[in-house]
Amino acid sequence: MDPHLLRTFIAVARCGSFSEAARELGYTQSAVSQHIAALEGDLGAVLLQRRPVSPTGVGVRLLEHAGPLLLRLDAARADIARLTAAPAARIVIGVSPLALTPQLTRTLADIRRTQPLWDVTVRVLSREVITRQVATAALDIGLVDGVAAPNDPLHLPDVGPLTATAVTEQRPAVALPAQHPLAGRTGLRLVDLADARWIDAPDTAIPLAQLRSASGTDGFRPSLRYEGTDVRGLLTLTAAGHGLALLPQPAIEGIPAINSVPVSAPRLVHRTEVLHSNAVDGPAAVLAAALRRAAG
Amino acid sequence: MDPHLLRTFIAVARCGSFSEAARELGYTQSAVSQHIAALEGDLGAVLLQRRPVSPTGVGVRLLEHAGPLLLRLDAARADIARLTAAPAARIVIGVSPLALTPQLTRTLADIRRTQPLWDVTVRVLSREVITRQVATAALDIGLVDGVAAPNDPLHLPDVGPLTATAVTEQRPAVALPAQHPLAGRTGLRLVDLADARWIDAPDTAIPLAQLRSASGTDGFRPSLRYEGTDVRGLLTLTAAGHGLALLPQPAIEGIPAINSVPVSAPRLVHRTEVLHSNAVDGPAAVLAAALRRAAG
DNA sequence: CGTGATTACGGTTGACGTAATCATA
DNA sequence: TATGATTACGTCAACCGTAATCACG
Repeated sequence: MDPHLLRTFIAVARCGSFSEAARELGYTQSAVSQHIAALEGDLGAVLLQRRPVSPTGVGVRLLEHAGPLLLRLDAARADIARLTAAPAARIVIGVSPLALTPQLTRTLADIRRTQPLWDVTVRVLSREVITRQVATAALDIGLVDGVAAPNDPLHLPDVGPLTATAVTEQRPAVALPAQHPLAGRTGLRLVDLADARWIDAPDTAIPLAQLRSASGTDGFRPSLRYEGTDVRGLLTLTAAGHGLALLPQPAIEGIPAINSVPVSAPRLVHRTEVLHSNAVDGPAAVLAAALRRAAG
Repeated sequence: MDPHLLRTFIAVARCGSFSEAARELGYTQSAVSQHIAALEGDLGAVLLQRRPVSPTGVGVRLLEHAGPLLLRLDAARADIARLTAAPAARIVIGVSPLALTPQLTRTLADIRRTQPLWDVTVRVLSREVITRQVATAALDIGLVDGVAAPNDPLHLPDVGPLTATAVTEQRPAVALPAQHPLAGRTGLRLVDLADARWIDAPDTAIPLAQLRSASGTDGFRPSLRYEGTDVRGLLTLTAAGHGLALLPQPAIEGIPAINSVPVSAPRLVHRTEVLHSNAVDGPAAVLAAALRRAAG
């Protein structure tokens, strides 16, 4: 179970071809074949069907392990490199769409005034990508949002020892078209909306899977899938009646043709957390500390 | 960053000696020295101080990554082996002390009546050990307890794709000596007890760290640390006034000289979850399914 | 000095590439 | 028959052990 073999296995499974994977990895076709043979011999099971190439049952299971495993390995290497390398004055911040709040922009303005030499980039990405890239040092800082019970941390994939601290808490609310029968309410219970039409916008709004686990039901089935990270576009779809979405209340208010109704039960908060490595020095750490401080 | 090198590094750090680690791993002193040199060369940093041997700052950081990494690697290998191997009629169940409820014993009795040939072992262990051993197939099934918000899953360390399902929910309550000033209350807010004397019994009662995160305070400082997995002994200490402990209410009731007062805020549940591999066949899967079914 | 880490060196093993072979659409 | 996976084999590097060396207590 050498990591190299796992890497090859993943590539072959993804490409559906030994030769394609070989090209991608800079190996020969033969080497890839030997890698797979070694893995299969080691584990005592056939991992891939050939012609056409597709993972077997055991192979699928191994894939579930292999990805996170290699991610952690990369994260470890990146974390050590970060400790060793000299801190650069270049900071890349990954932000999930709903984490980009006025409060954050203010803190950012403060930093840029006091530290005009720092080269700061803000990059809007999905939650998963942010977590992965913070772990592997492709990002210096991540700002990730989600819903959770009031005193519970967000449920982020575990990719190693990262620091996560809450910086913003907002009320979660349902975005409804203004003419929706429930649009006039002052509060809504989540379970009452389990059978409504929902838009699944996992990279923009709260993923429906989170609503299912928070409400303890298996409703919230998507009527439309929305890919991308643009909040405005999502709300436009909602206004047109394509389906509801859960967002922090401030993100919904003041949008024409959209009403926001807070979720009254279960008790939930929409929270933004700073995510960064445990490194103690460098601009990234300073900025992360400032974000935490601004949160009080 | 070959896993073998990481394994050696961990052993050396733990033993505080190259030669001792070599003996433990079945290598020569020289091979261990070469392993460490290779790791240090690869990562471009000194990981260990020599004479006496102890990890450097970078080394400590690497250790934080290396343990979970190797655990996941072992878990992956064990999971595949479990898929491949023929299911045995031997089941070992790991149970954390507070997960061993009357309901569980009833389900277990049903199973043993319908399947008298199965060789079932119940082993009481700490939560961490159970999770690790279920992942690495040293246990077939784990039953782990903890507190969480009503619709939130327990926060278990991420060691790979395991199935976790709730089987029991109980009210969490504070165990108080009968003569304690608050012993007559019908409900208590957790924050009001943040400054009380608490016993930290992480393997028996709810770990104080969980109370801190659930209450959002940094109180709940231990006045006494209790190691082991015996509930009765812990309650004896509480009765004698050594400190409080949080347990599921049924576990406290009927104990002499101890009152149980439910936690009224924040809203929490004490939940037991079955933990097992995603394997679909074999006695372990059948038993896990029965446990889930009994939970309704 | 002695214990214990490092370095030098050699044998063996394993990894990858080239090229021939095999199998399937 | 052509594309693409497997097998055979040679080369080279990596790994580990033996043994000599070095360094700290």
